[in-house]
Amino acid sequence: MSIQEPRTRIQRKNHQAILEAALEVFARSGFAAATLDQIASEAGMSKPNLLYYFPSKEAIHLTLLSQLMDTWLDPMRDIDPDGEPVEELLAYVRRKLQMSREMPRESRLFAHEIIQGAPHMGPELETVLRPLVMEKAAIVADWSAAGRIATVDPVHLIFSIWSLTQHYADFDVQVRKVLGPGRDPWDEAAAHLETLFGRMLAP
Amino acid sequence: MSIQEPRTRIQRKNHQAILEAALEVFARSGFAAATLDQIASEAGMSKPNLLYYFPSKEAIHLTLLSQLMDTWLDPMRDIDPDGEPVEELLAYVRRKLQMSREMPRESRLFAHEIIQGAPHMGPELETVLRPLVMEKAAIVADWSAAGRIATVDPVHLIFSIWSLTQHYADFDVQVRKVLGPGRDPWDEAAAHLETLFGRMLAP
DNA sequence: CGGATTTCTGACCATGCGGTCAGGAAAGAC
DNA sequence: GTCTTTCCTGACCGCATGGTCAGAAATCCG
Repeated sequence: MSIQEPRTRIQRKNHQAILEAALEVFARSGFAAATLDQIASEAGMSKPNLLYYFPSKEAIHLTLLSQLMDTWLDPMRDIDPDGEPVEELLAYVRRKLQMSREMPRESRLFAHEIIQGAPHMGPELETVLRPLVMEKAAIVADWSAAGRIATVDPVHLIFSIWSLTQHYADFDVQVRKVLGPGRDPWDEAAAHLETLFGRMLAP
Repeated sequence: MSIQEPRTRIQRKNHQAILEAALEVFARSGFAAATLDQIASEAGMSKPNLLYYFPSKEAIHLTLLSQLMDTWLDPMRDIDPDGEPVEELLAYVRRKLQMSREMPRESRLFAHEIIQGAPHMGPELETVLRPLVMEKAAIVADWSAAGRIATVDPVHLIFSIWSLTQHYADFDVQVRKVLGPGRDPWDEAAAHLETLFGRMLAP
């Protein structure tokens, strides 16, 4: 695919610059509307040079997606079965919201891909995402059964957390236009979600 | 723009067929990736004939978006200030979820547009959406102040309802892959959201 | 019927795109 | 230094796409 393990300094630097630029452009315009010229320009190099490092537009996109999947799921991996249930879940919400706040481009890239029907990530959704969700859902189900949190459908609880946190990244424009100037969506979201999930989960 | 008021039967029929086909294609692929040939083919006509009814790809997209905005907000318009607060809001959630369920293509079209930064709907968000949200938020704030529902940020409550209901349409693929076969996302979502907002709003 | 109007089509064009290629410039090895 | 490898570029190609146009069908209207 691309140059396997960047050896030289130059390779590492350009490899990185391309991925960074591509993230920006793909997140802004989606895969189809993004052009290699835009990415190359954003990365400060010529199109042929860009294609010296990656064999195709698709390859860049794929690299980005698979790199993303990992970091994107980290907040969920950190849910601790031995922690205090409500606090553990609220902490997850906080981590997820913070991630959306700090990585809105990644969130949008993901959103583009899923809305399109996940044409490039179909398999990984089942091999990586699903098992992890099942594992964590089981933990939540246990907490629920033990009466340590209110009764919930664990998987849909997770969907709710994804939906609400990513909403503020993906629909940022809408949120800001409705709130009007002078309000900080993210700070307000943090407080709101704390309340929402607090009430939802209280045993 | 397009043929203003379709007079003949043929015009009405083809006009409609084009919009229906375009909705399908735009929702599936997004604006940039959609092609006039696809839309024409889906509508059962030739590309030049399609362009006899609409002057450009953009015009079709715009027509679709502005038509959509109206129906999309209907469930919110029906919130009744004189109704029983909790039930009124839960009914809104139900209407919104049902709309996402029955019109997932419209939901995705909308999502595409907003993620891209709402390049075609910027104004309408402020002139149509914002005032309506403000109006309904005021009602919710009153209910809140009167102790008839729990204390909530009204606007973020509305965001939450949008986010959660549309999630099941926009991220349908992901939801289904995680849930696995044999489970009905929509029925489960209905129950889950009933619980979630019930607990959130109980005074 | 016949003429006017609407509806439709095949052929075409200009543009922008992803990707290639031959070879020049830098950088590294000795 | 010189030779080799890596890095980079301008010019180019084939193709798909949005859109045009001259005119053929079909429909409407008397």
